[in-house]
Amino acid sequence: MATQWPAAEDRTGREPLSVVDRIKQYILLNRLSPGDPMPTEHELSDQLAVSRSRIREAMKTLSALDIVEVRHGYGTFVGTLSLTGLAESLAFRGMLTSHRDKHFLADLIDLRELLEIDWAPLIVERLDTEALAAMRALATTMVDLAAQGREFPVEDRQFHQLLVSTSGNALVGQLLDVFWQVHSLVAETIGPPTHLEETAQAHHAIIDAIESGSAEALEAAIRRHYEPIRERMRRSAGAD
Amino acid sequence: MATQWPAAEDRTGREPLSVVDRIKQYILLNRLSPGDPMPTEHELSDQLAVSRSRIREAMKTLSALDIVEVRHGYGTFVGTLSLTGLAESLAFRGMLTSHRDKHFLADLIDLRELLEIDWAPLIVERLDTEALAAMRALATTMVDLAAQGREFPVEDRQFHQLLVSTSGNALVGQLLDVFWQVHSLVAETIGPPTHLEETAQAHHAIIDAIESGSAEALEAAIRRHYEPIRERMRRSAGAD
DNA sequence: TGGGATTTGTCCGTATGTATG
DNA sequence: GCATACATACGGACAAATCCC
Repeated sequence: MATQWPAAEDRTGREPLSVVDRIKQYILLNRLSPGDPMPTEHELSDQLAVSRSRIREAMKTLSALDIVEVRHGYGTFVGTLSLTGLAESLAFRGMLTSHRDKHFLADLIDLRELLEIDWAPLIVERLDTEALAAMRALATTMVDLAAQGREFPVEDRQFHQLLVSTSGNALVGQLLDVFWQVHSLVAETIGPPTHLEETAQAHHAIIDAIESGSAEALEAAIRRHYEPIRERMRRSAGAD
Repeated sequence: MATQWPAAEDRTGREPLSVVDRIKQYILLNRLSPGDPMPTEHELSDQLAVSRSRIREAMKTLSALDIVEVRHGYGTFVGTLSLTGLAESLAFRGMLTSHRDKHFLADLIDLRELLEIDWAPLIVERLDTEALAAMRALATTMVDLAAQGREFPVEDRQFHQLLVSTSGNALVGQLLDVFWQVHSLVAETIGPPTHLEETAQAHHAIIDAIESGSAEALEAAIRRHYEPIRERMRRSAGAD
């Protein structure tokens, strides 16, 4: 199929499309998929009849949203449409507002807990033994690290990814991962972590609950998991 | 307080910060709030010792995430940290993938339903009569418009905003609004709406349920509200 | 291993459009 | 209407990174 180029005016009588929109149109018109190569900046500049500076600025906008991915000296490609932009935006909001109020972090924790609890019935029903074994190993590592007074961000993140992986809803998995990242970044700014051992143990309890086959037990275990985290937040709020 | 400028090297030995990060640092260091004016591009160019082109490209990245807001011929300001970037990114993903699979839209609907149901107990408990009256008026308008065969996007969006407004969780409200926008945009691409009257009536049923004071009734009403929407999706999937 | 070709990154100078007062 | 300040846009030049032969 020949390359399709969007016109500056989508329909006569309407205002001309922005460069960003025309590049998005280009991707849609040519049915490109994540990873597919985009034209060079020079070619886009020619085809859309705008300077390379404008193309570059449009690309910056698009890469911030992970609609395209730019590789220095190599080329530009259709992005993976991940939610990295959301993570950056939320993390910045958290850092900017965490001085004034703690609402943001509290809302974030509530949302994480709520979404995980939503999937509790499905998780116990499907009971993915492979994932469960991996989660058990991660929990053990976390307890070990906690005993040494060390943190365990990598293990914690992976644990929660696995927990929701059985949901079948890719979107909620990605969102929860973003929330995890934002939480992790913002929490750093309010001081060192507390309740390390308690939090690590809470992950074992979550697996126990899943194996028990009771959705209610899992819900309770998830709630208990988030309690020390809320407690830490309350303390830092009081310390201000 | 004198203006604080972030150094290119945060700590000796580490790699230098990107221009985007240095501008974010500038905002954090000077404790700026949404709406506060940013330095001009020329001044940023001087202070950060990089060309105006780089400043502009960085600004494009930051404005895509609504970290700054640029007003042509006037100035640049700290942005409102809204989730417009997420909406754009998700909407594009939906349009790009809706040809191949319907998972995305289905996941999105599930997520909207789930989050609204999560707040059902709180909504019936607090029972904001003002919001309820406004919602009732909106529902009536929706039914009128549906009877004329017309759509009612504005009313629908506002209705759902009001529904979750009593949750007290600002984040979930903003997220749901983004999901509404994305849903609306992506749904357009799969054809004209169906079940107009049924959907309009479903909103009346939601208010009835809230007034009944039963969280279970509200949950059921919300589920019924999303049923015709899922049905429309299934039909379009079958039509491919 | 190396070197040339391609592509993105950075910078500069200048001109134009737009909002404020 | 005018002057000023600011963002928008363009074109050209060179640097840096990557790939491929």
